[in-house]
Amino acid sequence: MVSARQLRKGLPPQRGKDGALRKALLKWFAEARRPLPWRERYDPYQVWISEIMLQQTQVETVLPYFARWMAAFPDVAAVAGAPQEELLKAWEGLGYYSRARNLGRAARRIVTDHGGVLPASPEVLRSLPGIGPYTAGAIASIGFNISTPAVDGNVSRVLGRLFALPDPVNTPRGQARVWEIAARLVPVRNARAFNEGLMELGALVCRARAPACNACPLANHCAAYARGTPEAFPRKQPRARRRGLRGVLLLLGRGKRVLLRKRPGEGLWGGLWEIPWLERRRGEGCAAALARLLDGLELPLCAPPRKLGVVDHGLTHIQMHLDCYRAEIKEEHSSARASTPSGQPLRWAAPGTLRKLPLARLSHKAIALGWEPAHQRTDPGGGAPRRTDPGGGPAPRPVGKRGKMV
DNA sequence: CACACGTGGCC
DNA sequence: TGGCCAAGTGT
Repeated sequence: MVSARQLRKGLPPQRGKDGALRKALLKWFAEARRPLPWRERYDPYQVWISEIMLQQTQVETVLPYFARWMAAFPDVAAVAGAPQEELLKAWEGLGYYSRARNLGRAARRIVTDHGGVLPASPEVLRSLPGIGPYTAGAIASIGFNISTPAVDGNVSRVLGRLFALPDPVNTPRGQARVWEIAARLVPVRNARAFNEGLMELGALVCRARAPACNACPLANHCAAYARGTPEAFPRKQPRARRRGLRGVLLLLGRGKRVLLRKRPGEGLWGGLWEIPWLERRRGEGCAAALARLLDGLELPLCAPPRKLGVVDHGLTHIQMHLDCYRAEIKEEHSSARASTPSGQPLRWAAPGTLRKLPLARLSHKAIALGWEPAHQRTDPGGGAPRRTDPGGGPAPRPVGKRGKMV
């Protein structure tokens, strides 16, 4: 983390054009500022949680999660004392679950190393898990009004346009340019309003698509606008195409319960529970993959699995396509086995339990496809799949709204 | 440094 | 409708 002062060293003093730009932005923000919950008191703890939730996530999505989080974990100590599974449950559906795991780790470090109080220094903040250059700058400036830059996607876009930056902003070189400018611009006394204003402008006016240049307080400062091609900026390098993944998923029922498998603590959906699934190997058919999946679970079936349908699930880097099956095992075969041979915990979850455990969206989609016991299904032959998800519990959004269910 | 890491909305 | 976007971090 480089301080604003260090970045500013050797650069011209802040006045002239930069001063006019600052003034125009602050004036606009004072009027256009949305009344968001974490802006009511600028409590550093609330700012921290909001900033983590807002990483790669839009404000509208965050709002309900933020409210529930504050009700469940009102302060740092509450986060530090909560089991990881509770943190993940509160995070369920937000994605990028390492954020929730890191919140727990960081909270415990704040308690042990910082007396339970969030540090104000960007450098110290930066050393906490889950807090990178942006979030450190954001908490220091928004939470404590310390004069330090905070460059997120909005700021990159706004500054990329204002200065018609030639380097792609999603490259290290382009990012360095944006940080330099942000450090030069951030005012000594109004860092909070300035940084928030830059982001607010990016969110409301200087949008990625269809920027509202006619309503922009900085239009007469904007190089991209002057060129008449605001949407040509910021320059960006195309991102890698995501790979496809084909696999099979098995809803294994035993009476009213369904089999869940716990994911490893790191990586994709780390620490969450899921309906067991498997990526197919090259040339491997669904039946063979299913057999391999069952092999790993070591459970005897009553009857061969029935096809339920298909779940498509897109991630940033993977497009998943899973053929979903359902099978039952004998009620008396309680199978005390608590983990797969590879060591992943297993459990038979009744609907009430399912509601309390953190599950990835993918598993909720699969459950929606065929949770009910076969004899209760209206069309066992395979008509329109059911979309009910009795185990979904307080999942904030209904599952499968847009997902292809068949 | 390039890539892993979720999810929902938009056209 | 596939691709892109949204208040990034860790490795």
